[in-house]
Amino acid sequence: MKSVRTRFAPSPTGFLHIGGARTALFSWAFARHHGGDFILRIEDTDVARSMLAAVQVILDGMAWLDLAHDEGPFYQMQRMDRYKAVIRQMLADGAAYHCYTSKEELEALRAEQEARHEKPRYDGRWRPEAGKTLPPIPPGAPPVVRFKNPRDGIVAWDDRVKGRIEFANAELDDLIIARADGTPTYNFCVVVDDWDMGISHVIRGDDHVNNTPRQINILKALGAEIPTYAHLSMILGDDGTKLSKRHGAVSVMQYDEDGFLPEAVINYLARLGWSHGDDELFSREQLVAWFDLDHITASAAQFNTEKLLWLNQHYMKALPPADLAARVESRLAARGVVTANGPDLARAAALYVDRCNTLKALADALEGFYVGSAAAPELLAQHLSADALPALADFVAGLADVAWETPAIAALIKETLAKHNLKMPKLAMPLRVILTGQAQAPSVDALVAMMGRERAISLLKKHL
RNA sequence: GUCCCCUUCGUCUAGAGGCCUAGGACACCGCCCUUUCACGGCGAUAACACGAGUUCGAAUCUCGUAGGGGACGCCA
Repeated sequence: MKSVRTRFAPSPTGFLHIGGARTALFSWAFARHHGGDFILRIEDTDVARSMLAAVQVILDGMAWLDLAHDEGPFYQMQRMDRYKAVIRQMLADGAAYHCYTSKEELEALRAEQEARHEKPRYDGRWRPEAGKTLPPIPPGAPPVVRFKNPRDGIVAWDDRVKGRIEFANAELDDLIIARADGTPTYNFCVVVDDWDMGISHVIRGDDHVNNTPRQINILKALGAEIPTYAHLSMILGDDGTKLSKRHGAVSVMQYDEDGFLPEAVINYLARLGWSHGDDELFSREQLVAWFDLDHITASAAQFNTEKLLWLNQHYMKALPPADLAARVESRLAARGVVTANGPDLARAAALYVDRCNTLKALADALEGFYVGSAAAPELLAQHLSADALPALADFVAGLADVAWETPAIAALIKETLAKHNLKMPKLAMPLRVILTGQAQAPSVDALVAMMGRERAISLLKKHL
């Protein structure tokens, strides 16, 4: 059996957006599943819009998601000679021809067709045909090269996602494969590349469905093998509309910024449009083991940040404490927060991970412990009543020589409460407010334990 | 306008003629746990776009209708 070779072929005109990331993920997972190769190709033939920096951004995004390619990145601009050679050959073979129609003429043609409610397309005025007289060649105007698309019959393929798709050749016009300046165009480069690189499965966005029949026809003209196609439906924003800048996190790196774990994003993206029965949580290894093209949804999927958030917290909770701490630490460090002189970060993070669904939120929650923020006076006034003060004083005194572990501290709290005949909230709430500055916090025993003996005692003494 | 594609709970989806009085997950709601807030546990509400047809039987097959999306570039 032919080896599986997939490719991800972004154009460097911006960042790696979430849809592109999923396309890359599916291509990657499919190749890995079959022990094949995953190739990265940069489609930069549009010199005006391509940016060198964008290539790095795409590479960064893929690195963050840990989607490693086996070959490439190949740059189309560096393959010009090859494309031009193929074009020369096609011209010689009569598979392509020169067209001198100007842009203005094409525009006029389009306008006419639209007025007639027809699909705008080139009318083949320069297409050589037996017994046909071509117009006189206008002077000084370099021609474009057009592919001589078959006039009759149909082009069809069995799309692995959408099933059999057929196009009548009559619907297709003779597309330009080389611009007037001689540079080849996208649809042509793709064909030559997929052919040269031995791509077995083309997995891409379904905005390319309409390009596929054209590409197949060129492939056929070249005598190349037709790869298997799988067209992925698009991803819609949270609000059901097309993904755009106003959705905020369109770049995958924005998710990093916002405190999402790459493993959560991978899991989420994998599940968006692909399924393995009822499984919701799976590792990268399981994804590779299970991934196939038979369980990809044909319909568009709406992005759901809530579910991503849930997954993210799941993966945060699953992280070893030291690992979680390391990730939060770099985030705090970026804010200029030093954690060396505060509570043990791994312990604090473990205590707070249950109430934070992003690293960013966790950093926000923990920051106060290291910058020494004081409790709001109104919260103190609300929770620290005069009748609790003696109990608090007693508790602080007891803290001096209690065994420093959560159960012992819990016992001390109960003892103090009993001695002063108070209910838990009487003591727990002021402790929370004093130690964290907030009324909502983890269990006070764990919280006190986390703070450390000296720090806890000194903080509490300030309020006696 | 033309061509192509899509249509199961609010959202992501399971489902490939009988296993479906349609399953799971997120969200929402309720209850429990509890020392606040979370976490966790349990439970509830909630969907096959519509209409024909094929069949003993259709969410699953066919056709049509409606709605949505995509493509129609010397962009990719």
